[in-house]
Amino acid sequence: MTRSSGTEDPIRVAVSTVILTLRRDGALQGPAGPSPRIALPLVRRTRDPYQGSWALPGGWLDAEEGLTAAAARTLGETTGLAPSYLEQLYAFGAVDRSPSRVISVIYWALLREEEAAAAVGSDPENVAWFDAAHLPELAFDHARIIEYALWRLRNKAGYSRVAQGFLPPEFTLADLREAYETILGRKLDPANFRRQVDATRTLVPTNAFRTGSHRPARLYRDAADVELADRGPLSPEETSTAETRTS
Amino acid sequence: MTRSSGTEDPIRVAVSTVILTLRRDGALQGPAGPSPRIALPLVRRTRDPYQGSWALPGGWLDAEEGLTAAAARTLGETTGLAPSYLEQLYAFGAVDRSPSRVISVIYWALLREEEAAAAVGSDPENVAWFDAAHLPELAFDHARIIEYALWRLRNKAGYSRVAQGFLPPEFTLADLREAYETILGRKLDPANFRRQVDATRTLVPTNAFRTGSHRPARLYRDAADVELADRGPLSPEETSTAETRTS
DNA sequence: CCAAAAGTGTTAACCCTACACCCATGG
DNA sequence: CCATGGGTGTAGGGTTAACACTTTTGG
Repeated sequence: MTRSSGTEDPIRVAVSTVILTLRRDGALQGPAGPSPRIALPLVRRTRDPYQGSWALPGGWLDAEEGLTAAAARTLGETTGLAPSYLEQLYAFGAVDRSPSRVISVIYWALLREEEAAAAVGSDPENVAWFDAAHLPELAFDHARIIEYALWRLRNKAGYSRVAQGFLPPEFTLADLREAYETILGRKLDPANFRRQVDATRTLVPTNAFRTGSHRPARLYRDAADVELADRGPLSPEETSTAETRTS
Repeated sequence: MTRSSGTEDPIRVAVSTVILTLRRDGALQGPAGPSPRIALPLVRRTRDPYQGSWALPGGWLDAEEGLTAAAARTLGETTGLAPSYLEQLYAFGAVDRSPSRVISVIYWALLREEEAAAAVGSDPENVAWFDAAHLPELAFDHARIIEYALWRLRNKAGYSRVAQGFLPPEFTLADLREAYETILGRKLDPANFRRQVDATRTLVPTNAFRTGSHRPARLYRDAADVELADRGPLSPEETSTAETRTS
């Protein structure tokens, strides 16, 4: 087996994150509507290559920083928030994906709806939120990356509780159903949805109700001791959920 | 957003592969048996760190080489074979996983049973095949990586046709069932298995039969136009199946 | 009282599983 | 003819999807 020493490699490692949340207001680029839409923040590139284009938030991996920590750091710099869910998506490393040789380890994250609406990162000038269905021209292969992140979200929503990553700690079943409907792109039967979620035993009912329109709806909280979904082969320091649950 | 220039980074990128196949002979380290077992090749490290320990086959990423190409290259160097299935597993990048800073992009691959039995790589001296259930002490975090690869295999066997990656182009339903049983670790009902696989419409029956014991069993071929499983967000040059189907 | 969302009940279709049974071959 | 794996049939249980129905609020 031949191994080059590696010391002369000009290969650099970047970490970027597809940050997803739900938005129902019209404060994002693209057509507004009454039902929520999947939204994500992009940063405008201030240097070549692709100067002026929109790109995923990210940065170079620091020498003394783990991959997940780098994703969480750039996420905080961009939005000022900690995610409710964070998982590695894929490592992209085609030779021609950038003028210089860059390996991009991509993460995807979910933010709670309300927090995201008020969030301000460290450089709000060059950050804007876009409707995931109406994205602008993107730098590098980021358009394909976002497509894959959305596919992963849809897929994982089918067999896990990831959709709760979009919701505040207390929510109604209608909130949760609406999140699923937005992700999956189709309406769900309220009666069957209710039965399916409480068959999983992962929601605990509270004694509070949301009032204001028609019959009040009971608020639920997620069972704190259960992960929203399998996040992959995490190292010990990554398995704690406490850090990602605090804002 | 702060971005270091990255040019002073001592971070290096390695690509390794968890190569899996089925073996029924006793020619591998660990207890032999009549039913096949999952086997994988490991290489003995000839230098520090972990000199003398067993490790996953791999090497440094070349500057002008894509990630998938690097995985296929080291796979060929180790076994002399092209895989029937190759997919990225995960990028491992904890700071303390190696004395120097190394990002390891791990792939997992399936080899056909018969091909693997006769395979000889470019350095057979330092390569040995092990029963996946009885592995030796491994270098770095490779034990955990292999665990995750086996989990991914079991998982993917539940909803895709990956198990066919273990089989030659023509096989009986009993062959296929046995592969699934080995992966999943439990017996499957032959009658129900038959119905489930031909409900997927991905197997084409041939007019040949395998004789030699009891009633002859019909040989099947896989529908060539269907991928064994979703391999992720592949770039155009990676989507061709031709290269991975030839030995 | 009416509209509309919250929540419960019911039923038919579907799928999965277990297992009985017949078929074809080697010994 | 017998043992054994190949292959087919079928009945029961569980899950899903569709939709009728009752409950509770705001207006």
